[in-house]
Amino acid sequence: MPLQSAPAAVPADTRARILDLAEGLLLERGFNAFSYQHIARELGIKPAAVHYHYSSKDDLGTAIVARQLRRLRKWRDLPRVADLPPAEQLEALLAVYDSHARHACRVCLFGALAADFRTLPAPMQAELRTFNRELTEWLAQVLAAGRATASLRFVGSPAAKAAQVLTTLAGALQVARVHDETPFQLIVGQLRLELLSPNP
Amino acid sequence: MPLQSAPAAVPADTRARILDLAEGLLLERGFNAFSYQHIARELGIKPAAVHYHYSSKDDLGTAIVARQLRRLRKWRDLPRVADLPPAEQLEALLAVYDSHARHACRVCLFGALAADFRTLPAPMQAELRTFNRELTEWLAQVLAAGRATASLRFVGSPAAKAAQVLTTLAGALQVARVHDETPFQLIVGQLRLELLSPNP
DNA sequence: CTTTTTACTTACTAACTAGTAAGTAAGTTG
DNA sequence: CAACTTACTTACTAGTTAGTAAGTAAAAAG
Repeated sequence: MPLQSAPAAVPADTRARILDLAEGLLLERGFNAFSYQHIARELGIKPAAVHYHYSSKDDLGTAIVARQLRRLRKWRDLPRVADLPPAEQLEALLAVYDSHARHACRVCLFGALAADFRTLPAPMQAELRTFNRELTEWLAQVLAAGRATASLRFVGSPAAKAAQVLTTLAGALQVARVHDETPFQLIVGQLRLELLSPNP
Repeated sequence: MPLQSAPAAVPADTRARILDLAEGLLLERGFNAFSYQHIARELGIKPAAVHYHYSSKDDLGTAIVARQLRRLRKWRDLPRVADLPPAEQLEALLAVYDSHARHACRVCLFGALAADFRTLPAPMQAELRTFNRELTEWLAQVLAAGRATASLRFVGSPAAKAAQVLTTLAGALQVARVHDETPFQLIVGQLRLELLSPNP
């Protein structure tokens, strides 16, 4: 590191720190509301250094979504998630959204990008579609298994219910941002009431 | 109109045309993805002329939300809506969202602004909160009345169910944008199935 | 010990951003 | 007919945007 001795904190991998920071800015402010300057200033480097790691904002945005997709696949296949009974798999999913709500009222990736979707670079659009499709397919399978074992209750097809639940969760995080955390808890409470209630 | 004779089409009120166009851009691209130049170019005027009508983008944005709030109140109080039985009031609401989905996959006002919410001017934030609050209160009352007359079915409090349904509808329009109209219809179909199904 | 690679900085461009000030043509009002 | 108002245009500022090209210090590789 030129012209500067290492401070107390670890400098970490700049490339990773850029990605983390950009992801945070994306989830807290939206894709068209942050710039290379924001990232550079926060990291104490120059905007050109950000271009060195991610040559364009399109690249950076695509990297964010691609990493989230990798994380989703990893999480889904984790033994401590994959081996759970369906009702607890659903609870694990709700816990992820809950942690977003508690962490600075971050919205989910989908909710952050949907409104600006048409202004996004094509590769980013493609990754986001895959992300949403895989998550929906996973939940549909969880819901189907849960209904088969009578631990989850719903009418209609698992695919439609999965799409509905995920859409509700994405929207609930947006409501939390506009108001506060309480409507989010209200909505998630309603979802639990409907899906997890004991047999009538 | 200097230097130009009126063309075949009506020039209309420029101020209203700016508001319409800005609203369209907002719902199709997001607040941080359109500029005075976009509006000016489309209307065949100069950006400064847009500033003449709406002195700042904050003003323009606030005017869009304020108008939507006025429209909501007007729609809600319309005899052909207010005098309907609850189940048909719900259908009328669904029809509004459906028309958004069919009209260039526009998202709703809430869905367009939630992600970028923190970057919005304070008056716009306030108007959007009011908009969402009034819509939720209206739906909660519709749901309560519908359950009382056994034409709508749901568990839990009307307030929680109203928040959940509106959140789902906002999210469903976003999914329509990212994929296509079919998941929107799937989700709305699921909502109808749950709320309007005949007594078991 | 020299060469190459890594991770930047400095300095720059071209385009776009919101916003302002001054001017002007046409229509309205007294 | 004169003064004023409306609805603009032209010309501008100051700041920000993504992105590039050239240079450089330090570390790694041969």
